[in-house]
Amino acid sequence: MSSNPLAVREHGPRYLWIREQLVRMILDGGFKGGAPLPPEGQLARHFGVALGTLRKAIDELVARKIVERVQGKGLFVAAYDTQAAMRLFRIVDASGVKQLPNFDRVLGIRTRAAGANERLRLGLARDEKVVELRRTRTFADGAVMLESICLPGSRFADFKARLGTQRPVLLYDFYEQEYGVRIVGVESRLRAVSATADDAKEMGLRAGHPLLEVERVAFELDARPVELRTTLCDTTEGRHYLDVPG
Amino acid sequence: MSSNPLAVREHGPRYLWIREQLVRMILDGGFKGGAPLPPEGQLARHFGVALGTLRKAIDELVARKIVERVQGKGLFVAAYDTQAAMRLFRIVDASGVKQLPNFDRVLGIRTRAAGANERLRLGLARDEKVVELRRTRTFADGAVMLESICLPGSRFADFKARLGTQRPVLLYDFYEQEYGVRIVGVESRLRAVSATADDAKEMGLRAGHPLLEVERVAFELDARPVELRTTLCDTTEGRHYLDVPG
DNA sequence: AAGTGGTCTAGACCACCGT
DNA sequence: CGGTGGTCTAGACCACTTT
Repeated sequence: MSSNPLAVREHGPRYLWIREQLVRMILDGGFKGGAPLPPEGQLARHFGVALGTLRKAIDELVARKIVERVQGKGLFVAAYDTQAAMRLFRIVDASGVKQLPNFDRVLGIRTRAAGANERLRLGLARDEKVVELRRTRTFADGAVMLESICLPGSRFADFKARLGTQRPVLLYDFYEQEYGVRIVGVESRLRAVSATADDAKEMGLRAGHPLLEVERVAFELDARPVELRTTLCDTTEGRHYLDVPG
Repeated sequence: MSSNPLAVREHGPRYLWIREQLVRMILDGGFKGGAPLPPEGQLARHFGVALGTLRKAIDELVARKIVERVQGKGLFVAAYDTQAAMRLFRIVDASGVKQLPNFDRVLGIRTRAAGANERLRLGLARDEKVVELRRTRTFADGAVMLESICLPGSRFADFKARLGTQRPVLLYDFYEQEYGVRIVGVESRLRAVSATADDAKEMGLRAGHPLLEVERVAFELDARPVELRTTLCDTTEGRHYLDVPG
């Protein structure tokens, strides 16, 4: 159905056009993470192109981790399993092993006016508010991270109530389940800072202790920024941030 | 010539086999950065495969930034132009612009026994020595970075004399010209540390100032580590390390 | 056995670059 | 103009998964 093989379309390679159609299909078609997509042959007929062309479009979505191929089974919308989280979370312990820290304690959830940096990074309008969640996370060895998470208030209504008593390790799962927000990419800025008295108290360190500050912006499929997360982490015991450029 | 289309070869897709042949061709064939490769049609005939298969092999090398395609002109071995350097160098100034800091001053070049970390990261034998270059680099705004660069002595003979009075901003160019060593990938570990008295003096800061320490290992085409570089950078004036996962 | 993705072929035509 | 890479086709056969 629909199809319409050689419609008006012009400008640009067909596989790029198909790639965008597929993104919209996933976004608007109610495909959740892990959901199966139609088989390649069917998609090729639907778009009226050869299999090779359709595959080239899929290849790019696979490279972007938006779609997964499983031989003999089919195509699937990529899910936020632990593996994906591992790809975004880059702090590694002394033995070189990535280990997701627990969601330890909520320090506060509040809605407030956005600061200049939050407006910039999240692309907010002048008067838009943000929801801020402050929490601690702990590693297996007991080390504590301090995290502040800012979300655009307009898209995360009723955040405190919906989070309730949940303490999800992967907030991105929560965003998807509760708000239909799929994170597909991040961009991080790293700095070294000194622990303030408050930081130090919360993390069990002395004031002035050097901390790695990771400011991470998370993006949706359509490249809109949806989360600004600032993490403070002690990196003096072998723990470090690992960067392996693609 | 040679060719030998359907030789013993088995196990594994052909395009992977061809990809490895191409890597060896570049490594052993004396192709310098920027050198043109034979056209796709010729390579396809040489390996005895269809154009599409050859292109799939090339696609992977292009993705790894080992080969470049230029429409209408041909294939080229990727060069270390400033753009490639920008991809590896990830420190961004306050305005968000990447700017390569100058090679400011040599603090010392010496050959010495390798420490435990150097042996680990560079995969050195027990008794192998390293050449260490210590230098400062300065940004346009005057900020200073402190850098220690360790190389396996066995592969960088006569380093001090060959460097002479050169002050290349891109050491990787120097490695390629003088030693035929092509860097194609890096892996960085980041920590926050406190400036020692010596660091502080060299960088014009007070002791205890928080510094971002970037420990970067550079790899050759065949994945051998060839350089361990430790950089200390002041990140309190808006300067930061930018990480955009592929 | 039927259905899926993975590899491979042997062409075609287009867009771009140099002479 | 001829040569190059870029796109696209319409098939073929293989490897894997499920029924």
